[in-house]
Amino acid sequence: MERTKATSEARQRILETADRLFYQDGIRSVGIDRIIAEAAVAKMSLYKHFASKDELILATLKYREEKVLAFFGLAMERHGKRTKTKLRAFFAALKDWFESPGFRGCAFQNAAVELADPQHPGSDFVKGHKRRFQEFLSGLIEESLGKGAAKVAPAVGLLVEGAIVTAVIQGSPDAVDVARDAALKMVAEAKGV
Amino acid sequence: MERTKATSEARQRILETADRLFYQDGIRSVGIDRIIAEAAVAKMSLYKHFASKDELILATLKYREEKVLAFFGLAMERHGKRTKTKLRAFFAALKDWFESPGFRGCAFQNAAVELADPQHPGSDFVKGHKRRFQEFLSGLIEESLGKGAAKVAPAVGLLVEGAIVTAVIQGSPDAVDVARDAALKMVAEAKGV
DNA sequence: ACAAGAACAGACAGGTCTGTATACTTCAGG
DNA sequence: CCTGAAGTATACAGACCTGTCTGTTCTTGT
Repeated sequence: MERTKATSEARQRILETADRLFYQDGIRSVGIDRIIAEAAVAKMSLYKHFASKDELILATLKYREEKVLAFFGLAMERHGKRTKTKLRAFFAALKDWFESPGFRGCAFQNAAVELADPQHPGSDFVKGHKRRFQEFLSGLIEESLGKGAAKVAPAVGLLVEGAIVTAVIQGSPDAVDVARDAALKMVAEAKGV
Repeated sequence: MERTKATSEARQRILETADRLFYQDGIRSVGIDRIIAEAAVAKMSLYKHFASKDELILATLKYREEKVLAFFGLAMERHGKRTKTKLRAFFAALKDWFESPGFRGCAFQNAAVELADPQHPGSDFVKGHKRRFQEFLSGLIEESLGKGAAKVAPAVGLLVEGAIVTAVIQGSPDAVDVARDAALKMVAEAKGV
């Protein structure tokens, strides 16, 4: 089997370890040495696959976007069987996430804060991710409102972002219920008109 | 003139400089050496007033809470003359903040992310600040809804928190308009019933 | 069997970080 | 005038950081 750069086992181990540690303890407080130790990989292997820590950070963000999409796809399918709308399934999935062990908020929000510099490639990717996430959310609302979703989707997005940071700070998932109730009310309201 | 620890000029200079640098570039990426250089203070003076960097972080958070309160007090008074409600004045003040040069989101949200550890005294203070801020917000809504404010205030809080992180990530203050319109609608809705 | 690529192992350079130690200056009150 | 407090200046310890370098071992295709 040919081991190309993109499918190398060592590379994958580095990526998964970095993603986990960055999320747990923060990008800046996790050093290269710790990543290679926990990934059981030589330092030179890491720098063969990723030119610098900044590049590794960017790679983990891309990796995590896939994971996030997969998580919501799976969790929403699971909840979709007993919820009336996709939006309800989404909030149920969101609650699952908030309640999952080690929950520490949105990795993309956190990266934006930690990187601080808007010029950093990571900050740019975060911006793109949030745009894609918002479009995903709009798609769910279109199930109920069609093109009228554009009127409420941005506000629902803010509720979701706000619920994430609030849940982290409060150390409790309760904010998701507030966000869900408000979002569903807004959608119902828009439908009624 | 007796120079007590709490009013020392050097201490104040350290506090203001640390607050500015921490907000600009992030708590973890700003070192003690840079703070003392820009504050024009000796290192020993800093450690006389603050036992450790962690303690300095906590002190800057407390200092900033006062500044935030003062800012909103002033800005809302300014806008209050031509807005119908205190809540509208609040969102006008929020927009001023988003548009101010060097805006980089909520220092307390950012601190919570950067500190990562929920056990850190700073994380605890952030939690308290957000509770106080939420009560302040509830108070504004009570002007329109009385005790009924409790029904919508938490959701308005999420809209505000979401608008802050979104504005930072997008690099644009537009989110505040979305949050304001949604919040006013929710309040009007609750009043109508 | 052997060459080549991939990963491992570990030392090292050069810088930064927090916090401490030591010695000097400035200045106000009794 | 002198004592004590506050601040200054600077060197240093010890840890940690990213990234580089050298050399070895393992695996795989030919």
